[in-house]
Amino acid sequence: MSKRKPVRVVETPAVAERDPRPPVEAIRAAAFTQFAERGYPVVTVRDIMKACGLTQGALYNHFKSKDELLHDIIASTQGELERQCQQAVAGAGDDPRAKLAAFVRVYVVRHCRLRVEALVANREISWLGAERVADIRRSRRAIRDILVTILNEGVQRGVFDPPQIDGRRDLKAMAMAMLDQCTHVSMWYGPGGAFSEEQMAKLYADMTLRAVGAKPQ
Amino acid sequence: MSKRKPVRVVETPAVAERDPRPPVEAIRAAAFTQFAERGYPVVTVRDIMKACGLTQGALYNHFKSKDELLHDIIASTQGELERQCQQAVAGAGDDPRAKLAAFVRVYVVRHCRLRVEALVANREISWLGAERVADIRRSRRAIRDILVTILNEGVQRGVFDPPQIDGRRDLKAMAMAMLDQCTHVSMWYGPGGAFSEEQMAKLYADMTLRAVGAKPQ
DNA sequence: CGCCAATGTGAATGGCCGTTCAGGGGCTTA
DNA sequence: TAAGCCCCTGAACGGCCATTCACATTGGCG
Repeated sequence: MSKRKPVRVVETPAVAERDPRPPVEAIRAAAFTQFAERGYPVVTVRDIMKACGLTQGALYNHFKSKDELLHDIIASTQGELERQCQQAVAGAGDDPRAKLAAFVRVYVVRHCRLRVEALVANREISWLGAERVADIRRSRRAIRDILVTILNEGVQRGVFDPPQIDGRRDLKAMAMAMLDQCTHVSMWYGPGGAFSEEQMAKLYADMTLRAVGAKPQ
Repeated sequence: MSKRKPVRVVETPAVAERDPRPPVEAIRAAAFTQFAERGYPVVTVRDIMKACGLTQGALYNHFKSKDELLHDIIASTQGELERQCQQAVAGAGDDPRAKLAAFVRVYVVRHCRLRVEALVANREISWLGAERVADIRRSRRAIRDILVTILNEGVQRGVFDPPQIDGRRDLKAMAMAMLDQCTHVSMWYGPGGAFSEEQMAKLYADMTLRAVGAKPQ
């Protein structure tokens, strides 16, 4: 016996039936779910193509490599996340409390609703080649900096009073903590839970505002 | 050209020089760092054994399979985490606020100090076979339930006042949020940051107590 | 010294990998 | 009808995989 790939035994490459969408989209979609369910390194090009009713070779009419396919997928959802966060903050008026709440609300709703996308974008980056991974990390840093800026404003204006440890603060660490929390809803939230997506968003916004010591509005 | 494994190009299987420790430990240690740096599915048995100065075949004198090796590694750190959490809570007296603070403190310090262990235990579970993965998840659920219990006690005794959304609470979701936050320090914390491990632990304990609306002690 | 068990070696086994490519079909345009 | 293009197929190609196995090597013990 020599079998390989006993890894993640729940294999269901799906039988395939030619996807009606234009092939690029079909491939993207199939790859998305496969990566989400089983992880980039163990999903084979053959798996992906079978799942949308094509054969291995056809992939290379649409993407240069398996690596490019992954980057294409991650970059598009990451870009949209960044845009949504900026928009939410820009449209929330001037009060840092409102900005923070808007940011968290959008971020959490998105991570509940688009669980699969978020999961792939967060779990599979490390398989990308060096230049591609740098591209994604830049976007993440940008999002974190939005948060840090809001926190700073709030402290400056006296509407936030975040914890001080030994007389000092670390707003960057706090921003990371919040993002970790909000990002990973996508790992366990499901429609079976007690709260809807919007309720989750409210809960997280509430917890976050409390954590930074937001004064009542 | 057919090259495989362009994935995570930073390959450094390490040149090897027979590890002085007893072989089982040497293997465990080598596997640990390899898994942490490059991820279970792309690390080969040859890589691991080369890293401790042995050859492929020798692995099977100590472990039944690559899968068993991973489980051995993860289970031992997960078990220790569970024990530490229980101990911290048990030794914190009767007040839910003290229990919660103790829990978070231990959890965060551990995840800062043993970053690599935490990282592997959290990132690589999904590669385990079904029975083995269930074992680990049970332990995680146990840890979550410790938290839920503390939260419940605190609410019952009126020392916590967690957010209500549309008149209802979801303590399980809150516990998950806190764990996500504390767990993922291990993904970015480094000794270069502004805060020490203990300061991080205090910061996180503070944020958590605020989030659950703990009344001043 | 001779024996035995534990432990290590490295070739062999059967198999899957990403990628390429020669050879089609089936459109649209002329 | 013929040409040209887009897209797909499926058989290579060269290579690495986990695991097994016949065969050393080692060191403790009688």
